[in-house]
Amino acid sequence: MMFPMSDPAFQRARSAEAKQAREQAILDAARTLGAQRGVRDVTLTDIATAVGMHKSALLRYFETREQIFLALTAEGWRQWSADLREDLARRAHATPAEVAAAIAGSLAGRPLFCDLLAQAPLNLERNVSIESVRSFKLVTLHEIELIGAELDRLLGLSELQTVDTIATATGMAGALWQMATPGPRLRELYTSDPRLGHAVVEVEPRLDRVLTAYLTGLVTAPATTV
Amino acid sequence: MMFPMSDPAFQRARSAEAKQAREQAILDAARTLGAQRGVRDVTLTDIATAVGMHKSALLRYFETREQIFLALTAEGWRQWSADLREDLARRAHATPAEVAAAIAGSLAGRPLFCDLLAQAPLNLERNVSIESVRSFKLVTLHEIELIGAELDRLLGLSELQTVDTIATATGMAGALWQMATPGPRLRELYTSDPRLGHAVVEVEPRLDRVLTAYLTGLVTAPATTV
DNA sequence: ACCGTTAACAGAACGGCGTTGCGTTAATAA
DNA sequence: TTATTAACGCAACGCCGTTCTGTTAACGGT
Repeated sequence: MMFPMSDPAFQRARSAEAKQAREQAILDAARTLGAQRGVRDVTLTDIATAVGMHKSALLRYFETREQIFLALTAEGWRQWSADLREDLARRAHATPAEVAAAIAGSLAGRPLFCDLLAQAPLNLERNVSIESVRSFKLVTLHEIELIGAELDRLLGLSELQTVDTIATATGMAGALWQMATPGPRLRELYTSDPRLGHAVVEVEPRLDRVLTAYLTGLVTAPATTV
Repeated sequence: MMFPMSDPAFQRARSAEAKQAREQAILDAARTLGAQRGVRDVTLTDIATAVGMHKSALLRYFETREQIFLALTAEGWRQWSADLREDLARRAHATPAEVAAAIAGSLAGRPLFCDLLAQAPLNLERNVSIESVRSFKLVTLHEIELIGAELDRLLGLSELQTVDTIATATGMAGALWQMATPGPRLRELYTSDPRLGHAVVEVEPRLDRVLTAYLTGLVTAPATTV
């Protein structure tokens, strides 16, 4: 147990450091639970018991349940962006297929982030203060800008094209992850009924195929000016 | 008022026709409310009062709230598919850009369907009986097959490519609609802060651009075999 | 070493959701 | 006219996220 609650010397967090540690403990618990059973099925009480506090105490650190997961989404953007940019920065040149594979692989390797990407505009951003949404949006737009610079360097994409690309990749990753992870109940249904073969979806191959064709189409048929 | 509840001769639906009419009235109310304020913000009580029944009475016609909207989603698939196929069937030949425009336009013109497309795998399919999910999935897979035939005829796509195309188009339409319709509260935020310019999203142009490049990439660079 | 202050916390309460069980009564058939 | 039956309204249930309130752990001043 690395949660500060377990340390009897810190039943209450008064110093700034202890508060920050407890905030991190809440995020850790939410991240673990969200990865295990999906963000949708993680309740405030779940997080509270995992972190060893009462659920009402969590709301002293986050204004709402959704804000906890919105914070994890911002964190996910920063980490995914850093990983992807590091990968892309290593290369002097890259084909559309290679860039597509890098994007698809980095997204598919982060299931919780994919889950959060689908939840964010639908649920998370709608039950949070305006200020939280603003700072969250600033994070994502900043990371999109940074990734876009690499896409411009490697493939010569315009700003609009880079935004389209990243929005498409993240939007599809969220949607595909939801279809690819329907819970054991539905997964059994899909595999038992032969007519439902196409209902079984895997995130990475499809995302890879689509992004490859998309980026290929962008670079071979230079866009109709923007 | 076309709702049978308003007809005092039918306070209770006993005949099969009256039951079917009441079921349609429920779907009509849910469709209207969903289009007005978004599926997410329509409650059972809302539908019940709109249709003039008690909320517990609705559950005699649909097993759960989500099943009402899942039925509307299946209806949306059938109608969208019919419209799109009729549009495509009219043409002897078509460029990728023309097909993309047809798909993007037909989806963007159905905001409720876009909303439902985002909700379906995330919320609707998860609180409904296995049998309901099966019949819903069979509807969507059938419509995908029908649209796929047109895509094959016009662009020579493989079966995998047609499934990819339709899954991408519908997945993106759902995700884009959620980002494009953040409610008046967030829309004001996006337009007031100049740094948030790219947070303002429109469904049809982006979907059109992405599908155009994607289909162009598919037909110009014949896929690496499947 | 004691004590007063303060704010972090647990617990209980609240309103709203989807859902269920039950008593009532409208619609039908005998 | 009456007996039957099932569609319905009502009330209650459990769970959710959130708010309110009293308690007491942690700290600073003496």
